[in-house]
Amino acid sequence: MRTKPAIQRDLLGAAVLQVRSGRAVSRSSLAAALGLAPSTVGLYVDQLIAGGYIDESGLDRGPIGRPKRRLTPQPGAGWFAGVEFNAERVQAVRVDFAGQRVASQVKRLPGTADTRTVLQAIKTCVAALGKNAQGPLLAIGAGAPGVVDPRTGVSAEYAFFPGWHDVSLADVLRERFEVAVAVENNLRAIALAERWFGGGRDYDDYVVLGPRSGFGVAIVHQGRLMRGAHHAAGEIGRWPWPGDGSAPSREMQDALSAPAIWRRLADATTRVPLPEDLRAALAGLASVSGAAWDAIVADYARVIACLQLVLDTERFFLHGPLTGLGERFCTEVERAVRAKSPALAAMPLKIVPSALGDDAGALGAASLAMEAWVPAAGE
Amino acid sequence: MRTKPAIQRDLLGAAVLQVRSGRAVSRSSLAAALGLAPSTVGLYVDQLIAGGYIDESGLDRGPIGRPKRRLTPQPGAGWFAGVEFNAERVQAVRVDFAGQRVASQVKRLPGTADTRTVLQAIKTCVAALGKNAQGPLLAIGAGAPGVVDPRTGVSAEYAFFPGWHDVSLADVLRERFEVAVAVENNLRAIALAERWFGGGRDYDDYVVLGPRSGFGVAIVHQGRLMRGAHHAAGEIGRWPWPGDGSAPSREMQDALSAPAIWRRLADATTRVPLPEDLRAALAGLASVSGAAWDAIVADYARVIACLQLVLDTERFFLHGPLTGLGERFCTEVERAVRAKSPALAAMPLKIVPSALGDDAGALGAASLAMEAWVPAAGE
DNA sequence: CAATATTATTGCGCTTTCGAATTAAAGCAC
DNA sequence: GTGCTTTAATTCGAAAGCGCAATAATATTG
Repeated sequence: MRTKPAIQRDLLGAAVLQVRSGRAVSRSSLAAALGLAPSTVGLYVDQLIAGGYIDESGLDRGPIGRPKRRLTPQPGAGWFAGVEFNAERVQAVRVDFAGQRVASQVKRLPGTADTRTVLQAIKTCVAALGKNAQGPLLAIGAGAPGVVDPRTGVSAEYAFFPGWHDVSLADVLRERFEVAVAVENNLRAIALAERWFGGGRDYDDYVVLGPRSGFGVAIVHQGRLMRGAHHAAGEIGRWPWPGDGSAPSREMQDALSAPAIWRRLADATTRVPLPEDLRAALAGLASVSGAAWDAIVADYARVIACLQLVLDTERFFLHGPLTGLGERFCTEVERAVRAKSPALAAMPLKIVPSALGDDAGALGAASLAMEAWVPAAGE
Repeated sequence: MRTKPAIQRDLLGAAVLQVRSGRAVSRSSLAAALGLAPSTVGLYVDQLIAGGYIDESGLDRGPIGRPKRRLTPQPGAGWFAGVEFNAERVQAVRVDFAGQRVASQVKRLPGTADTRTVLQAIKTCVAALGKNAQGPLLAIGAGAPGVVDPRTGVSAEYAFFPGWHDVSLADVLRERFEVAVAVENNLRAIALAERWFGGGRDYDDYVVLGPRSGFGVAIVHQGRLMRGAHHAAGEIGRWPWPGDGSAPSREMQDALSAPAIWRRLADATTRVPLPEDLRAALAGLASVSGAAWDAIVADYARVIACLQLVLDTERFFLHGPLTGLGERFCTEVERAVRAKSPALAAMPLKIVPSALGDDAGALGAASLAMEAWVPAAGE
């Protein structure tokens, strides 16, 4: 039993984060991850075990030397809520203290939804997550479309809901649930989800491609989200895009957003307007090809090439409806980039469809919550 | 006289940096800048004064309250060398301990220069800087073209010099001068120069535009250089660029590098090949205009719009020969961006020609040196 | 001119963190 | 088994940094 208690709450939080992420497995690796002396970490671990946040769970034998005493978070120490929404639906997930997704909620929004309705739906979803939860709600993360200021928790603008203007999502949720609340842009939340739950775990530099109704990207650089000076980094859907001859000048998302892609594929195959559920059919179809397909691949290659040359990232994760196009699409785009851009031919370049599903945004919001929480002070 | 000596060398170095940059004027503002307690900073300042690195130089009266005791670096405590080169010349500057540029050296390189010659020229320049210098040489910064790994100090590739391949510039200089050496890419060094000596002082997010023989940008995000996963961020000169009808597909720098711009302007005015020194004439000419000029402005606007949408920065600094085109060019590009991109019309966007001259690269290298140095661990 | 307000700096005891030595828990060689 | 090597964790004295109270230097106000 050691005598001196350490009470730096934020470092305690950081320690839990490392243990939960699996990056730190034992006291020694935790010390390395946090950049603290092993003796100091020992004190912190004592605190966390005494607080019921983490526990020792057996030994990890290496090839030689004393085995590590494995540290694992206590799943029942509390839970985190992640909630995310767009024009169509609110989606929420519950994540236990060990970082496992254990429950979820979806609520469709009527076309007539206004600000009040949406906020109500968000609160309802979060509250519903608490059913049968182990331990208390510790923090809430929220993802919102458009420009979001994570410092103030304000979502600036969302055209789909009347009256949605500088909505202080953080205040609303904090008032209702009385826990810490973190707010972030939708797509950036997905980038965090990738980091906690997906393939981003292994990379410090990656980019999430988010072709949906528009086209944005989220950039992770040196393990941190890149937000830009006005929280508007990654809005490449608005890139000037060469017209197709008939139309004069367009924006990139007019040609490469998800609806635009479905349209281009449908035009090429049937010349008939594309019904909503043809998406699934097309997406499953491994044999889509032809000029339209090639043009789409070339267009995506152009965008990726530009991004790669500016950002020099390690990996692209494709998110959203277009993941339905499968590995093949990513591979072909990759190849097209190399072919088109000699400068990139020699560079490692990898584009992969995200392994996360439709609730990636909510998972990312939950990651925000996990990162926002710090253990209560005191013994 | 205080009792406890503080001996965190890197913090001492950070303190000097703050004082030198002018961001910290007194003990109290230094405490705020470093995030340390005022009492702790007092100890560090005592150390630095005792070491002869900084001094008190009078009082700074505010509107009310006890005046600050102004801290200033001792110019004679030592000096820093910054050296930078390209295919044509080696350029070096000496910066005194207070951060003032006090001497410089230029050495033209023969067309036949190989790796050995260049390294020799670099060493000669740095050595020559030491003439009549006050105090000892404390550190060297070096800027090199192409991909540079600042961690190892290796410059990967430079086509203009035979045999230039993975040259360990840091080792070469460290061996010769026996001081700390920091190496960085040319253009990124310029971005640092902007931060220390130019307009970048007031911004944490900015982009340096470097149209020279190619076209690169250096990105500063949250006060730090963004290098990318393979030290290759910002190589936008290789962006795919729509061909002009005759030629098929090109790279952006084929149309927007400095030589390309001179060519386009010359073609438009005289239809005669442009002699080397027409540059100056053209550059001085405030009345250049016409279709070629407009096309150039539109092309630059396109590039800036793309960059701004990805990076969401605060300010663009135009460097290199094209600064000769003057404020007017920047203003027109700015206007064209707003006109072309509705998404950016509402955003603050500012493009300015750099106030730094031709030795910006060397100054930036000197900044590297200043940042690399830490005080000796005194008694 | 004294009293008060405001801001800067210093003194001092206390807490956190470190560092080096020590103890612990394994595998391996003999 | 008994040492030897290797890696992990703990102990404990020392040091770094903090918080807070005290002191200092200025302007303002009555």
